Amino acid sequence: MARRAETIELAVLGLLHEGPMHGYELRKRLNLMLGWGRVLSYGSLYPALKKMLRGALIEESLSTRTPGTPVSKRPRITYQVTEAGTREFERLMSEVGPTAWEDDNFDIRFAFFSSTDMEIRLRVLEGRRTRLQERLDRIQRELAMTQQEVDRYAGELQRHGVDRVEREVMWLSDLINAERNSASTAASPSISPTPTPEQA
Amino acid sequence: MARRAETIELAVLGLLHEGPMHGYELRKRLNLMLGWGRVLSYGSLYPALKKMLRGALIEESLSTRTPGTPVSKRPRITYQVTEAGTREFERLMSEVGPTAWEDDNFDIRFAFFSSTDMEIRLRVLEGRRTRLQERLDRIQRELAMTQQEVDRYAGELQRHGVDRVEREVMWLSDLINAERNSASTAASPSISPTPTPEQA
DNA sequence: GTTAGCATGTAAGGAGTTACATGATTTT
DNA sequence: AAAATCATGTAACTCCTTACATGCTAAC
Repeated sequence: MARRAETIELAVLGLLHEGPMHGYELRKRLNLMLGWGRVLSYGSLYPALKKMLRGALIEESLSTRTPGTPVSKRPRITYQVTEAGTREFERLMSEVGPTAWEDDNFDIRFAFFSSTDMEIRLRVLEGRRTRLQERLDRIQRELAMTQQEVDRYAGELQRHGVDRVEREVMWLSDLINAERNSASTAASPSISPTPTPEQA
Repeated sequence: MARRAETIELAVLGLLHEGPMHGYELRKRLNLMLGWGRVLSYGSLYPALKKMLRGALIEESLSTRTPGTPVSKRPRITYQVTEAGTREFERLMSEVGPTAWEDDNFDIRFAFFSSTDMEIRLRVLEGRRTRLQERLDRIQRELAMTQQEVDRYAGELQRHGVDRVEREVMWLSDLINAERNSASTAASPSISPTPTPEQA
């Protein structure tokens, strides 16, 4: 399955919110954004874009970069979100449930967290944390069941894996606390002059 | 692509080295071993086993668990490695090159490190480390190129990702040092009574 | 007795990578 | 002038997951 079409779609919609972009650029941004390892290929991106065009989530427009030379150069195709696309993006972002906290899905959603309100953010963060916690519990349980002594390297890999997940849980906890704090400080008129959710 | 058939093959061969096993058990062990997230499905495992049977890397034999009731119960199919399978396993394990240090491949190889000699181990560990370092460099470079200020959450995700990779690099460095130390202590007649590479 | 877990498969379909094909533009 | 990178695609192929199908065995 790997990335589940919907994920690319969400990412594209999110990126196009920053402004119109063409395919090549989208690919670069996407790879930088979720490119921990695998890179997104053209054979994956362009068909996805076509599909989104058919679904009217995005529109294309031809742009000639330099106004000096009018015809000869192949125009680049620039994509922009339609209104339907914006609505779809909002719908996907406010989705709370298993699909929101699966590995790849979570990352994308997180990257665009600024576009949702805190309530959703908290729910997704907590859902993700619970998910990981369950993973840890399951592994600990299964490990306890295994009588046989583990191989040195297999054991090391195991430990490292658990470590990584535990670390991610801590990261999430910090983020959850930060959200909660920002909520309480926003309620009381304290330091920050503009308590809008959009501020960097 | 996800897991690249060869990876499952290597994992199966490695596990069967511990002794004969049937499919269900293999799946469980596999999921515990590389189950950080995705689980291996039957639809993936059984076809792979069939393919390995055709390639004569493994053999199947029917086993009735309890000797009391002879016929009626469906016998479980137990797989074991053939000689050709052992050779293939050794060939795959001593492969040094890009395929050895890709994410999934690396994990499997590492889990069975006890079956190779230190020279290979070191080369794979170092290859992996270099790979990750390159990843970090590429990202840092691309990040530096990006003029525009990054979104708060996108930035946080970025940082967390870099952190994770850096941590893995440290982990690898520790392992590399450990290998080197064990090499030098094995050379001088110091503490450990049995300086064989196989000890736990 | 019935639920949960053991055990073995197959078929359909989705998803995306690789490789191919093509050409413009910029940098060296 | 060559090399690199920008830029847009398509087709074949591989791989895997999901869902289906079936039946045994142990525990509650």
